[in-house]
Amino acid sequence: MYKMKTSMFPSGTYRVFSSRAVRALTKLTARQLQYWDETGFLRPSISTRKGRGTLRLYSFRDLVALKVAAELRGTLPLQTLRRLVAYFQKLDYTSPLAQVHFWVGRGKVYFREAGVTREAHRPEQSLIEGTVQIREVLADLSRQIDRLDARTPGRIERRRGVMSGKPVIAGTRIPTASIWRQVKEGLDADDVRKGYPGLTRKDIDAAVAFEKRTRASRRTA
DNA sequence: ACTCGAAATCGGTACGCGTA
DNA sequence: TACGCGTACCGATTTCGAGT
Repeated sequence: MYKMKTSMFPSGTYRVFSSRAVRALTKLTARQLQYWDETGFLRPSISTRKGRGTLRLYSFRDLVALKVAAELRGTLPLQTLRRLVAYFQKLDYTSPLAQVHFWVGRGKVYFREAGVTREAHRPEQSLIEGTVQIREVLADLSRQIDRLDARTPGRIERRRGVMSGKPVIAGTRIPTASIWRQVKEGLDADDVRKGYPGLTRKDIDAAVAFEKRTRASRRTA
């Protein structure tokens, strides 16, 4: 999972999801994501494939749409979902599955817009049984993402794309080597934490222990 | 201890074939 | 049509050895 800097959002960052993260969060398969992209059903809006080895990057809205599609896909054929998406796109919804709360009754599609329930005129033959609660999907996804993000204090990890893959405190971009350097210069754990308020005592100890271990094994090797 | 470059590895996509 | 599966391929990252 990536965070991208952008000036478009007040918070300064927004989330970008690799296909790996999307798979973890939606339970869709890699082949499904590829097929849905190929056929234009649900495409990654941040970055599409540009040859082998490049990443598909999905926005949060893409993720919500995929999650909704994955849930609907359990009971509906893809063709029906395609028709539904195409129908709402005609109404200028760029990502209907992530934007529209819709349901069907007596052959008519209803949807909610700005808090007002409206009837979609001439809803082709889209027949959706049941409803999709976008708000619940959003809450559910947020919980899952929080769980993925949750830091376990005292854990060291290497992550692709983070500090050139060097060992860092899990969930951060703080290299264990930086902690080690400061401790070697005579700072104690509390001093180090002043520089990194987010870290716990356990993080500092783990980083120091990790560096001691790797440096010792490098010497003996 | 540090730097550099080559090789190995990893995580991902592309593609073709098979199938329900 | 809507994938699953196996294999080839790609680009980024990691590892490792040699040189300084």
